[in-house]
Amino acid sequence: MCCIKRKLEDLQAGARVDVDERKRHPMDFALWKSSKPGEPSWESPWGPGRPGWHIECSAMAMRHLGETFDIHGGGMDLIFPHHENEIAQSCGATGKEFARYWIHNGFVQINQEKMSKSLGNFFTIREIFEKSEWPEDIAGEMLRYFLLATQYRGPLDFSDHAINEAKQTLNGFYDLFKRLEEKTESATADRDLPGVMKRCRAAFCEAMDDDFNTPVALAELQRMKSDVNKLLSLGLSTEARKISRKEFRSLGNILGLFQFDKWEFVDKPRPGDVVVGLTGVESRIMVGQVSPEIELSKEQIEQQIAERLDAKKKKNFSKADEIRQFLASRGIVIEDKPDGTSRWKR
RNA sequence: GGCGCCGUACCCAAGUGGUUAAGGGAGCAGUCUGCAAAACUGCGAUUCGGCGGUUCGAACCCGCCCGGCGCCUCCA
Repeated sequence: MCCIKRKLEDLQAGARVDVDERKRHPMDFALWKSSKPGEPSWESPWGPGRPGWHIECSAMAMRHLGETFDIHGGGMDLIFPHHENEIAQSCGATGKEFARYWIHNGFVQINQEKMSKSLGNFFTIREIFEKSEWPEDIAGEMLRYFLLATQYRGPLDFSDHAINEAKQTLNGFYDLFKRLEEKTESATADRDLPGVMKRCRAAFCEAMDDDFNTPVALAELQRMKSDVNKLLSLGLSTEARKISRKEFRSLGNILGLFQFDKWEFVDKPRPGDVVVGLTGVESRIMVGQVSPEIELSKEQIEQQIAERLDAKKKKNFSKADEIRQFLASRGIVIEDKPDGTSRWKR
């Protein structure tokens, strides 16, 4: 009982499962798990059975990573007994150090309770994608952002509300990325861009080097978003815009973010109108929620926008507003650009 | 009974001994706009679950307490 701060006599044998009478000591752990009728098994000197779960992990790690490897992760509920036992049997077998670093994450919680297979209160990523009204790649990025917004050691409460907040924040980035792809003639703030990017990269790396402090790393990306927005309003050349978009893509790639050219909601329309929340905890109210039968195609949207621009040119603002309202009712938001044209999003 | 994690603004969340307690979301006000949207600017915790203590100084260290979560050797 050396790896964690627990005394043998303080442990309650049989707290969770009955003590097997075949054990020499009640605190012994199972290297070989005897099989119940119908379970897969192999013959062994100890009877039919299979390797215990600790052995599975040691064997897999050694097969693929070697006798000693750098980082072993896992939920903090596995510190004892699982990781303790992995260390005991692995070091016992090889006489060498097993894992150099252990990274234990806090729980994903649902309703303030650990999300776990045995409690049955879990969803797979696939289920999340299936229930989300957003296309899979967007839902994936939302989920990723949500997970990264908390330091890995702490607990994390899964809720539709939290996922939607992540979407809102990401919107700010993708709104900027969209603007960075537009052509321009001004370049007045170009010379300030390298400094902004350099500062962000340094701060981002510093945060990540500090035990993967992803919330701080994200905050730095947000600072860069804000800074670039300011430079953009002063004037950035097309080239400078490309460079800055590339920097967002490069830093974001470390976290699996910002890899899409833009939020693309039209190519893969999803049935909206789903009011069943994923968690059952909160009702789901989302921006751009539309039922499939009134969902517009990209062509229809662009047609409407052309008509609205035409109305605007003729100073027929009531018609223009009518069209904007119509699109809004279909979950489409219009943004007018300074040059008189419009961009849109869901 | 033992061991561990968490409790910071309306919500999410950094900070863990010393400048004005990061950042995001929501909200409010202003600039811009035909009006919007986006963006930008400003506002928002004299205070960090509670009470004591240590210290020149504590959200951060120590003690006790309250609340939530987890682990204690065949769930994987």
